[in-house]
Amino acid sequence: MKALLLDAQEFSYTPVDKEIDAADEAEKGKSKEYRDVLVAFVAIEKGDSESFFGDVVSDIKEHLAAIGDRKVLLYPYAHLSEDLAPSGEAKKLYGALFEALLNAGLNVEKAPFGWTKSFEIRIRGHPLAETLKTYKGKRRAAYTPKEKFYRFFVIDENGDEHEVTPSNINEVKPLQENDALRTFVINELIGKKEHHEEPAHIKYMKKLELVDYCPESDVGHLKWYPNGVVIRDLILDYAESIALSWGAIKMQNPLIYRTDVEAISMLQGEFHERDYKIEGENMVLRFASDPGAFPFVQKVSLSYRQMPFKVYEEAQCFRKEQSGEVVGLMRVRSFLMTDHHAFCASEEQARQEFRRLTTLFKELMDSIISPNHWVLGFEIVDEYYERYKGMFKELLREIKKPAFFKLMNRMTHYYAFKNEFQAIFPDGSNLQISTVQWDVKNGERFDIAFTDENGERKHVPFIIHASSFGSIERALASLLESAAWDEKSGKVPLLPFWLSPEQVRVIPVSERALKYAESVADQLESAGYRVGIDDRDMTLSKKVAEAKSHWVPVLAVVGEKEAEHGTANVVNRIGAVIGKEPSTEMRIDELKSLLSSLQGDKPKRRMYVSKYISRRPKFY
RNA sequence: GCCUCGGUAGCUCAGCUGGUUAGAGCGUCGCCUUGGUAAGGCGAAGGUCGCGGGUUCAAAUCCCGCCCGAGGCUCCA
Repeated sequence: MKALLLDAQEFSYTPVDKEIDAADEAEKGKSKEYRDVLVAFVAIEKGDSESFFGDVVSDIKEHLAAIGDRKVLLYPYAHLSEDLAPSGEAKKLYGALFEALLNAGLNVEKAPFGWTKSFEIRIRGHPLAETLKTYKGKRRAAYTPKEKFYRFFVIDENGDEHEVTPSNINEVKPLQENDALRTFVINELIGKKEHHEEPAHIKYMKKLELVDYCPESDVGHLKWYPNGVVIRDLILDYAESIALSWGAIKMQNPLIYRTDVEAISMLQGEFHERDYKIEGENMVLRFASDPGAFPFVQKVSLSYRQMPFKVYEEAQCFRKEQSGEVVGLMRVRSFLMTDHHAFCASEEQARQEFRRLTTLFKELMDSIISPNHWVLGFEIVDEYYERYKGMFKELLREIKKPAFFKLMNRMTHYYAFKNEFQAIFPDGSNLQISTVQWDVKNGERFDIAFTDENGERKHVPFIIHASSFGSIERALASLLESAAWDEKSGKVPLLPFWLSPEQVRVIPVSERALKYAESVADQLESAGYRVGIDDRDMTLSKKVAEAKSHWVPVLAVVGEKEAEHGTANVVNRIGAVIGKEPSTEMRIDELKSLLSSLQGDKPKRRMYVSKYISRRPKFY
């Protein structure tokens, strides 16, 4: 919204003609005259809402305090903006703004909306006499957890509830026993403790040549080096196999959406400020997976036999976060989500999918994303807590973990409840990764329906939304922070073996051993592993040092001895204490079976850079 | 978006109370070294000191604006 505030000695206007059918009441040709009035010319713009009316009221009050008390005349003036709201919406907000000023005790009148009017004005000549104010749609009113949520408790793995308040955190037993959970609860209820260093993953993402900032793009858009891309692709391979085994179809929807489509503007809700708009078009970049998924499924002919209907998508999302919020891989403006939806025909189906996804994601956190350093939190509308607490307790018994619950008394979003798997970082911060959400609204809102046993068309009563790896960016942040945890406890920091951009580095003792090194590398490479050969003219210890500093998990040193015996001197660094990384002489087939046991059933991909270290450029 | 701190070679940083030709380590390139598990030796190249403006005889250094980053705040459907 734009507001041009003019301190007028004299002002008069005359309604000439109605411009729109829904115009305000006014008498054609009847002039109104004012003396000593603050005329507020306002233009309601696209995306405006009542959210900032409080600011408008206080600004006008402040202004009146500065220039002297006056009557205020609200005057609709579309010419202040090139990005106007539709007239219906604008008229509604114009009226609401008038009410807001009236309720604030101001002496205010309004000129009719929707009329062509002539006016005359004589403005005072002081510095404050002419002021232009711009207001942008704020996000949701700021809730602190205390306002949005009114009750907090932990449910332990036995199903017992423990009430938590900001003052009793240290006395709650499950919180005494679980550092990660206590950290999370403190962050939620009291606020994050100050840390002055940058998160470990920012240092690592550059050092390992995975990802970096890209000053040529907008803030929060990252460039990915080959080593980062291979990790991303491997995570996506694995996320896809999880989703397909779960029973989803895989789909792909566009990145750009029309805001004049009702379904899209409904999903945009109050969050216009975080949208990436396309200049001059009624278009936004995709801000979540739903704008693609809901219209997609809405048009699918579904029978009860196909329910629950599950979809999976790698959804690139764009959110224009405040510039000061963007940090490392934790908060970015463009990210790739691994997004699941289950459209359920019955409550029973929804319960089953909620449980299944939650246990699945628990395994993911435990085995890959953040082993030993994660917690589970729930946000619930209270009526749903009463109804589903049995399910929650059973679930916690099953995964053998306590969880932190926050209760609210009204539904602020589309979900009745959701859980979130939060990784805890060594610096004491937490980051949401996986989530499962229970949506009771959108089946009806978006007319997503199936045909039941009786041939009747029914809205999908429950939609389960879920994301396995959250965003790839956050998953990578968590993987790197997991390594930081290991490093902190004196262990070698590494990525999981299957995600290491280079899984094995073959290091010839001297150039004479290069031929043999190549044959070893070939054997491992043909078994599907990512293998590097350090063919550079450097001392052995320097080559070893460099491989270690680049987090290569397995080193195979070969010289004349090994060539003779058909072996390699293997350093398996996984789980080793820093400085004590034992080496073992083994045959190549033994090495292969070691690698196979480390790899497990995880996806394989070839290396995205040359296997010869001498052929690889430094990326910076 | 706000507050604080920062931006100097490809990278990490020193220099910054204005004053010769802007330094170091790493990396790169060349030469020597042909080595047995965390960094062998010598040499060379490499810089619009983030960008723009201002003050001054003189600006990496002081002032203003902007851009980028970090921490904090606000925020995080």
